[in-house]
Amino acid sequence: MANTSGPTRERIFSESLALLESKGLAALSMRNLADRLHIKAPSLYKHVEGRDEIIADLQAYGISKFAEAMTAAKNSKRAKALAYRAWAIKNPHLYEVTLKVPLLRDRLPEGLESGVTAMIIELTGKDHEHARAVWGLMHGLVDLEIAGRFPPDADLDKTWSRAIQMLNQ
Amino acid sequence: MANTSGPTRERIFSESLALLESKGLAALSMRNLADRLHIKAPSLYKHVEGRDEIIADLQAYGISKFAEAMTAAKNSKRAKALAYRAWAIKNPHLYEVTLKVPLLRDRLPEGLESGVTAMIIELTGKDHEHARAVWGLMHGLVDLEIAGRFPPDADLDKTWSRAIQMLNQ
DNA sequence: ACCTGAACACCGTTCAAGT
DNA sequence: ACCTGAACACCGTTCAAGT
Repeated sequence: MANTSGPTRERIFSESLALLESKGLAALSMRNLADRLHIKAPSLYKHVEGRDEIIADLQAYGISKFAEAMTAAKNSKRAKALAYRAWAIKNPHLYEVTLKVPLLRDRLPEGLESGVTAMIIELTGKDHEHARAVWGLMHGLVDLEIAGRFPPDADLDKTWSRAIQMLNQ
Repeated sequence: MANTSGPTRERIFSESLALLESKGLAALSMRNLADRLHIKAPSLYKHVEGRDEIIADLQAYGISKFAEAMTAAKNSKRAKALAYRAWAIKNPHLYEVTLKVPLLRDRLPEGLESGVTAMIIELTGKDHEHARAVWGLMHGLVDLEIAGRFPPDADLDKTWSRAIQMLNQ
């Protein structure tokens, strides 16, 4: 036996995070993950219900890390907006796992999603509709940037400045 | 032999479109597509270089259909914005294939992407930065709506009205 | 309690072989 | 020119069998 102790739930989580951040979501397969833990894929199912549970863990982690970054940002609309972009660009795989695959609500810690939503609403300082529009703007710009949809010569700093102007409307 | 003529390039395209629109991108496998054409998957490779070529065809089709819908919309910012949302919600799988998987630029008709970008810039009637922010806003709202990210009681019509107000800033 | 090999139903793709 | 079966390297997941 290669392992005497076997992989704990925590080791599974930390290796899946390392795999996600280094190679992306597509590379996060049960077989690749098992390799890193020096076990075979079927053994993972003794610790975890399935791949979804791992994805849900990463979503929960991503959401709380994101919330931390937003809380840490200076308390101005401009600073918060730039923090949103900076976090997403620095953590594209975590951003992807929380926003490009279905959110596994059943497996997420109670109140996590609603807490972040409330935070977004609070920091816009206005009504729900306004907050949702702001979120749409931030998410859309980030998503298009990560997807490489803007032309290479686009000045996205300028684009974000323009977008931030809109937020006060 | 089940087929006397064999599937033409056009039949491959139309069946892949039908498969995409009825069952979504994940169901658009070479084997499922081959089944619809009453051939085996390897036979597809005599007509098509691979799955990417089919995806590229669908992206080109989706982009031009979207451009058509935008052109047809009444010539006001509000009407254009609502047309953007309406098209995306009515064609979620086409929207996904053009915006949630990498754009296969090498395989797209010359000038298609830049043409649509130019159209978006033109209809905002302002500078590139403004146009990009507007696109970000529309795309973000649509993407979050399709992903089911807004709470069920959210009044998205109101959210869009609020968003449209921002556009004039 | 934990790990394993074998298996099942999938994927995209290649290739020698048939007509 | 077109289609095929068999194969390769992948997926997530199940399960009987081993320790």
